Amino acid sequence: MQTNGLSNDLERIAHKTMADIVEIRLRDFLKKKAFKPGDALPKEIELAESLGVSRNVVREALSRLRMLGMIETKRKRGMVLASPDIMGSFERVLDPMFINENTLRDIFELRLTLEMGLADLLYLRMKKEDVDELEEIAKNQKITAGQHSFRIKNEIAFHGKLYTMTGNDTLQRFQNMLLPIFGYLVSLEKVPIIGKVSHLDLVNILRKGGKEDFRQGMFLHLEHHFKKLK
Amino acid sequence: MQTNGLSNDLERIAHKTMADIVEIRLRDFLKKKAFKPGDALPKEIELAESLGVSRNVVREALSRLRMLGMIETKRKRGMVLASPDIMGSFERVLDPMFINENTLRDIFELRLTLEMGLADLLYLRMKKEDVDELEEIAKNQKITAGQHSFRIKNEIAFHGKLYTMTGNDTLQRFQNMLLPIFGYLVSLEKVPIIGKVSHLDLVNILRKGGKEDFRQGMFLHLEHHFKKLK
DNA sequence: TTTTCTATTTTGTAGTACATTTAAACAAAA
DNA sequence: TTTTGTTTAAATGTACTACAAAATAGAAAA
Repeated sequence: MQTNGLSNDLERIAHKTMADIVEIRLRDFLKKKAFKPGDALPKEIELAESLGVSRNVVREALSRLRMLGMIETKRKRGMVLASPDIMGSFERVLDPMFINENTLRDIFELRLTLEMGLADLLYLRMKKEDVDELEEIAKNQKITAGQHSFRIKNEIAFHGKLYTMTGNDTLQRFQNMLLPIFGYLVSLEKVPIIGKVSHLDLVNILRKGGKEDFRQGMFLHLEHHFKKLK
Repeated sequence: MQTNGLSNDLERIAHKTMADIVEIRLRDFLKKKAFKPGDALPKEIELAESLGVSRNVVREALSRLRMLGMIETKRKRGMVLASPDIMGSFERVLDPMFINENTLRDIFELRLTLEMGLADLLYLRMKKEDVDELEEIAKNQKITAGQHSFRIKNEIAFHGKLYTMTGNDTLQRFQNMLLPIFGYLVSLEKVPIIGKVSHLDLVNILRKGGKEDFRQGMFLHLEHHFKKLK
């Protein structure tokens, strides 16, 4: 059906269900009315009547918004607008299982990009204790260089700690989300590749070097990944 | 209720509705059975019976997965697993209106981090035409330096083009999502601040300089933003 | 005034019924 | 044989009713 040359140009007509429409309408409604977190929303029946649909449909739409954390509902009290958990919605779909190959690659690059950009926040906010802790993690790796699964865990611990040190909660959660993907891709490597700059080297740079040194070091650390990109 | 000292330690008991549970169960089900995109799923009634809940509940859960693009449903044929549109789910919640102040700041930093990390992908993939086009955008700015709203548009065009040039679709869409937030924060600036390195300077660096130069230039371009961070 | 109980209200769940769409099977025509 | 048109059946989409469960607000009691 999609493979005949003719219909290539014709875009598939998107059939929207009532739930889809109601979802959009509700979103607009929340925006237009400039609801603030904590504000009470009309109850389900009222919404259903206003929109001229069944309560069923309204509930499906509300269920979506609830999943995204945009609203919270309590029996009797009704619904209130909430601050959605940005990352939460992301985490739901971010599973290597569900993501196609291209996007997987894209996300991997996104991660590399982030790591290369970490320096500024790091040098702004890192504390001595953090670096000490980071060093512990790095040393830990040397000892247990044997097992493969442990190597990945340690890899994750080290880079995760870096994100934590930025003091940016969202960034940290973002990285956390990308972990399964990272882990998945690393697990595809048959032979573990060690960069020219090790974790311990990076720690030393953080102690004694400047931002530029760190960027350079991080690049060398990740170089074998970058080399695979086309 | 939350403010009395006693209950501080007690974590709020998360009341899960059936729809929440079914959503999780379905997710696990999809994973466990290792469904591939295109595979057919059991029909609603069967799911309802298997899980021992009403079709209503199942539909709420399915509605969520459908919104995220994890499944697609066709009448008669049933449901099939699909590749979720990662960014799509993000876009839904990413509206400055709904996001709290802290997260807003976090995301802004996330963006800065990305921009600082762009260099590697840029130097790997940029083409001469891209740089030419970028130059046009940069020049455009000089001419129309007057209007405020135009300045923002141009700013967005320039940085947007940079992301496009990375050849990473996901990254580009990600940036696109962050635009409203970026715009919102920039609009808070009373006096437009010009960095030490202009857009045109960056273009020149792309033409003649190396990655390090670009990073340095980008930092100076964004410096006034970095200076505001704590 | 503070606590406890009660009544009411709203969400959560279940179940039935029917409309709508469309894949699939079949029949007819070229 | 291939294409085109028609029918049928099956699954989703929507509506409606009914009731359970929870939690607030208000009444009653201490």
